Amino acid sequence: MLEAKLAEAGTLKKLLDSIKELVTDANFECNEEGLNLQAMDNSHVALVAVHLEAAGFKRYRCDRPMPLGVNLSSLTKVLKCAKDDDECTLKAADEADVLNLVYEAKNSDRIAEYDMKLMDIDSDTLGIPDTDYDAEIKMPSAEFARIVRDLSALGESVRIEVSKEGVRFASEGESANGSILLKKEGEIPPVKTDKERKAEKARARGEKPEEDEDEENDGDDEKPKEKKVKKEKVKKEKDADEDVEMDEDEKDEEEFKPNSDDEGEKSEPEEEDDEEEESGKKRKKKANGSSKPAKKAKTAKGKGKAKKEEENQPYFEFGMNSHVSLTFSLKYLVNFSKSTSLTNMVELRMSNEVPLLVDYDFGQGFVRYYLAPKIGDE
Amino acid sequence: MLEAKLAEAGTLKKLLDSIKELVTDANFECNEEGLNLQAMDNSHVALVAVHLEAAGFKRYRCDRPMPLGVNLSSLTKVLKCAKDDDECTLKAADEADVLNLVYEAKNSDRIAEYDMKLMDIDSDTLGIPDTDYDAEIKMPSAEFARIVRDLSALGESVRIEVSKEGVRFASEGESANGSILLKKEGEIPPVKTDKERKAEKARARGEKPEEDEDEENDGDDEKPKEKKVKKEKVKKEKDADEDVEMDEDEKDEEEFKPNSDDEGEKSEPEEEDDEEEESGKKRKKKANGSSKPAKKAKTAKGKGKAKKEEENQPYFEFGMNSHVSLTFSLKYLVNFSKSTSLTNMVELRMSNEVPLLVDYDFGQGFVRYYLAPKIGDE
DNA sequence: GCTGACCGGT
DNA sequence: ACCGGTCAGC
Repeated sequence: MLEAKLAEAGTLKKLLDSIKELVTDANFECNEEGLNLQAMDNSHVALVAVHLEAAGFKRYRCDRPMPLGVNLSSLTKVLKCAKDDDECTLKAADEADVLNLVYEAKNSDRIAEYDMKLMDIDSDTLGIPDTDYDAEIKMPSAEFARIVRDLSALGESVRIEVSKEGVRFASEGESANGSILLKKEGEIPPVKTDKERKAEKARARGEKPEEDEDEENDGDDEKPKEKKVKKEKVKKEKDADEDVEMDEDEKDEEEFKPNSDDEGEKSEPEEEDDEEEESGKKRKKKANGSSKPAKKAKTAKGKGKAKKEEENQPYFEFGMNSHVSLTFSLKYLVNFSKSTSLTNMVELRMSNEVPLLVDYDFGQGFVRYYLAPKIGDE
Repeated sequence: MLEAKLAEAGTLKKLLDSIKELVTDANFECNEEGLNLQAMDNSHVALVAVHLEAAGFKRYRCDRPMPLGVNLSSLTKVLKCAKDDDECTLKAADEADVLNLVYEAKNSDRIAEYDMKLMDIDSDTLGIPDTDYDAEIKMPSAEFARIVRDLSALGESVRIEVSKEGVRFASEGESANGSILLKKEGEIPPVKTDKERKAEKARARGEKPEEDEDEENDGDDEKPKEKKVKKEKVKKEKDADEDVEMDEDEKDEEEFKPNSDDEGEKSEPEEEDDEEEESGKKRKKKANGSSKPAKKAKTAKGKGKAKKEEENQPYFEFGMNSHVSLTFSLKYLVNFSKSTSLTNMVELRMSNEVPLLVDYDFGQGFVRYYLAPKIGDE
């Protein structure tokens, strides 16, 4: 059975609001690490992956993995009955066909309880491989929303180009063309390694970065990535690393491949997904450990953290291993940007010919969108 | 070529919002003095005239006059991509078929650039003569907007009547009639002369009225208008005055005549344009003199300036030379009042049988609407 | 049938 | 104040 108590129902409300237009029905996969939802959008063009980590709940218990087939508009309706600051407890018995939601107003005797019918949904749970990207942009989510909204008034598509000058969003329309350049002062560093990403997250979460230094010691600034930095790193790790868990994450990753070179990075998943997405079991520890320094560091990172400062202070941060230029449907990006209310930062990760990852990482989990680039002049 | 940098894109956005419903395509005529747009509304009933003076730009350069044929809804779209406080630079090459707009966020590395297609538009640039009116009402723009909106709920037309009791807006509808009276305390002075208008503008702009007196001396108020009040005052001044600049504004006034007695007022324009638009050289000083007491007083004005105080403090101000009563379509007036966001004051100028002038004068230019009165019971 | 304007709700 | 939905006009 599942019993998960969220401190603020508002979190769930915002989450549902941001994806309900894209997906109408989906399974919430519950396991000891948290809740996960993965689904193609209704027109099967984009993929949405949501994760709420167990640690983000005030109380979390899930005896064994179970899927909860939810109609998102029903859930949205039921959630509207909660105030944003109500505590919200989700409960489902093992073979239940209903999800029980209890809202407890803070400092009050009001308790509302709802039972929402569940449904059976074929979940072709697509594996989403952890891939390395050639470019990444971390920026204020409101800024991203603004850019795609502006450009969507002009045309259907946007070309996102990461080059030495910075990041350019360009769109062509019948009556006007638009181009927005986010200039990067100074050199654009290579993209961060998964490890670095983890460390930052841990820091953002308030964990002690005991080993900041050691990263560097390890020669974290390393040698740089020729191309896809990450991969390289991957390889290395792979060699020296424990490949043990690679299978865990790998199993179903064939469906939606953000990147064609996933074979190599199996080992990585541990870091990235560890914490938030799937297995998380053992991985977790290491992941947290922003500390596992040496090995990871060597490949490519070197920069990110410096500007990391406040997770709450919007800022820009770019990483680039090679020039990237991709074209996407603005309609989807505009839709993705509904997640802006979840967190004030968004991260875009891209490699040529590979689906774009738009990542909204909020404290207790994330919403990630994958969107394949347009090819040619479609 | 044209290159004009506006400190706040918001100014242009508001301007476009206020006229785009009335006019869909129009030429922005650029010359060294600024940008001008003149167009009949789509149903050819009203005339809109917009002016943005060169001095209102942070930087302004226009090598030689050129028309920019703009589709206003395209421009509106493109402007929506600017934040109100972005700096906005308009650029067009000499024979360009695109207008380039660059938005620079203050304090940021974000630069957005748009190219909007231009079109060829037959511009029958109508001359708008500077005319004298028998009545003028300066009032808070929000008040005007409220009045026409309220009355438009009752009927199609409004009769605007300026008499000794003040200004009355009256409308008759099927189920109700409405009448709003703006009472004038004390005598209603004659309308202001152009010169006085100029002076006020200069003052509002913060120019020093060093020469209050001297105005009177030079008889700067020129000779103008024989007819309406202005004339009166005019006459007096006329004698003593220089007629030098009279020609400047007159040139093309045949097309749309708000007033039939334009012949006489040639000299006035100077003041108006002097300071902000064109020459500004000498006129300026005299204009400023809010103090020019003696002479002016005699003819007709004598009042206006007193309440002039803050350009930002809404107030009422009436001027009347003779009783005026005109009927207008409320639909248009409601539409005109979209310009309320540009400035908190609006000025109505009227003479019997002549198109009403609704003038929204904001710091960096103006939007003026001309609407012919309804005749008989149409 | 499509685009634009107006009104109401969040 | 902004966005979405509905209604009217072209």
